[in-house]
Amino acid sequence: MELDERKKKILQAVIRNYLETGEPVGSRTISKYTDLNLSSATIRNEMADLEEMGYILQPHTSAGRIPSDKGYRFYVDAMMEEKNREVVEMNELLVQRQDKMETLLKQVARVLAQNTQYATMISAPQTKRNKLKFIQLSKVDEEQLLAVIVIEGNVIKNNILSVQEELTDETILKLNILLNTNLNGLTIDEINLGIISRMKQQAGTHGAIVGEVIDAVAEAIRAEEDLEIYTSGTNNIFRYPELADQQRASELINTFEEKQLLGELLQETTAGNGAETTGIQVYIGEETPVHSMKDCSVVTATYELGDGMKGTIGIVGPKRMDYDKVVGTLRTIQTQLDELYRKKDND
Amino acid sequence: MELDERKKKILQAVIRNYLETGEPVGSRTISKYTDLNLSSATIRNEMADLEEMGYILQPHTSAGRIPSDKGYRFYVDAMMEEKNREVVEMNELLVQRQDKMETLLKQVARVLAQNTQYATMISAPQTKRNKLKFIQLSKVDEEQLLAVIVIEGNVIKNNILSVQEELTDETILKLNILLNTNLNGLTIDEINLGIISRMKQQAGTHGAIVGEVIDAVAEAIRAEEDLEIYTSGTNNIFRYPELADQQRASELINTFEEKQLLGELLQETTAGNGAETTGIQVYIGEETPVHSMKDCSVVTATYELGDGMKGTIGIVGPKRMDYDKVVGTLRTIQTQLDELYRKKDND
DNA sequence: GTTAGCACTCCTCTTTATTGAGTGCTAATA
DNA sequence: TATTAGCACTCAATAAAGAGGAGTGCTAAC
Repeated sequence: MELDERKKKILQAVIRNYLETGEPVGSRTISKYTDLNLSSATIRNEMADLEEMGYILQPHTSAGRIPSDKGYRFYVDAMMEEKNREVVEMNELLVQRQDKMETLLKQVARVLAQNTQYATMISAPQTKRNKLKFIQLSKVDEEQLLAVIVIEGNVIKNNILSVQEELTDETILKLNILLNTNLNGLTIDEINLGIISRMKQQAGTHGAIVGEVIDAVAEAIRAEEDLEIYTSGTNNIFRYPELADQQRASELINTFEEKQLLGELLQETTAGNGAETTGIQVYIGEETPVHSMKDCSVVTATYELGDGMKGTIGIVGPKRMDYDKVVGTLRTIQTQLDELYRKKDND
Repeated sequence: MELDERKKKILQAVIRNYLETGEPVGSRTISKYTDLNLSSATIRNEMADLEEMGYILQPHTSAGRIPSDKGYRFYVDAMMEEKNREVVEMNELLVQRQDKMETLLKQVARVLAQNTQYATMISAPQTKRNKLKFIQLSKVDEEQLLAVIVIEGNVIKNNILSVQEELTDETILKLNILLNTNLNGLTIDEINLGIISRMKQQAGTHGAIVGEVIDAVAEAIRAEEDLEIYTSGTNNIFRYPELADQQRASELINTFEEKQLLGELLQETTAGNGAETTGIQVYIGEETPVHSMKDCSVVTATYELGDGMKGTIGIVGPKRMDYDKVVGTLRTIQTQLDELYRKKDND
């Protein structure tokens, strides 16, 4: 059987209506509220066909039809009309000076959740190979040394080291030079035992400190490599009865709190299978890799903050989410983040 | 009417039983499972008295009794037997090197949630007046300057500043001396316009940079002053039917996500009204200042990490929470955090 | 190919028992 | 005077039965 123009129109009408109401859609509704001018009986025949083809299904014998995963998929792939959503607050917020990546990401998640009324998550941008850019030791007081470690992409980590011996300013200067000349530009894999022992030798009596600093560098890079994720609006799931029952809600909220699974989900998108052109991907129902979201749809978008720093934004809602709006909003935010980076760069 | 020994025993039995089962407790149950050797009829008379006195109440005419808020209060104040809870994982986790306060607090919240099966929250320790301890500018590359700001209590903040002019190492050294000599040891209120303009004058052509650094300092101190809160185990509320219905759960989860109200709640405890001796406080039902928790009990404990750095831990659960266990666990953790600080200090 | 008409299905909501745990009260007992 | 046995009564919870209605599939006519 073929999906002709009329069937498409009916399918679209069923899905649109179901997205709005969340109730099964009957033939009479379609007959009345479309410009097809067909009686409910005709619609019924067509709907029976659509059901046979797998695009819609009946919850029970005498109920209207609801879209199947296949139906949603067809809608998203072929019939969606992206709404170009203004994200007003977004603009205002982003203009503020945001030195801290963390604050920015939290805000994006928050605004997005308020805007869409779904649950949102966002992963911090990452480069694949983190290189060391800069190290600085300084004396905080007699017993404490501060090590500041800057990684490519201006990620900064701090570490307080306790020292026994009193260090002169000159010694610290020397250590700084030693550390920077030897380590700058290296990734974690490139800092090998050879380099380390050579440096310790050169440091002489202060070899121990060099060792500690190197440990701190390793830890800093590693910490940067595991994914930081911020979420918002998890309690929006209670807005949708099909997700709000105890078991489902509990599982979902747990997933959002644990964050580990979210990481895998977001990274799958960043890796970039499918939808490479736009960086936006839609998972419907069983398509999502995360089991607790099998009754949800997930829309993810990759964003780039220059330098190949890629992160991912995700929106989780019911299968009957407003795909048009969500995709539109995400695209707006992609653009805004891109602009933000450029602006910051030229500041 | 007086609360004699027998009435106390019966009250205790009612509460203990209700804590376990969550079901109203009948007279026959009490008669059978206590060593009072009284018939259910006698118990019924006593229970009628206890109800009149306000310690217990009936959900409806022909049901058993459940504790009232007043009943719980009496139990907590007079009849509780703290269980000295071993928090094994806690011990293991804390021994690990924890340079980052954030990681430590997240772990405490997490372990506590797993241990008690309630929702937990913890606020980062705070000093009242944050003094500047140390500033350091360094050149990351031609266009960027890194400002590291250390606040009393070894809280470290970073800031990248963009600069137009090329700065020599010597200039930076001078600026560092200028900043440290003028600002160290000052609180945010003590850095006034006089100091600022004097410094700018001394900095000459680099006045703009000084201005930016001072802004960064102000921001850093302010950021430190607003309360950071970490939560865990929010989805534990689904374990307790009396909290798991949609509306209540949604409100609670929202409170935990927004965090602002939690801050007020935790700070009320830190302020220290009541229970000063132990730093542990129990809010039952309507007693909590947070409306969404009116069907919950909240137990909070203040902890100290030396230097007058005080923070608060909170546990939120149903009114029939295992007070004995919760209070015992919190006390253990107080001790452990105290020991942790001492150990770190002598490292 | 389209439509009107009708019997049929099955969910939903309401109404009506039925059950059972637990009470309060009274009268008998120690 | 305190305790207890006994009994009628209450009321939530559960099940069973019935009414209503939205929507379908099918058939026959247009």
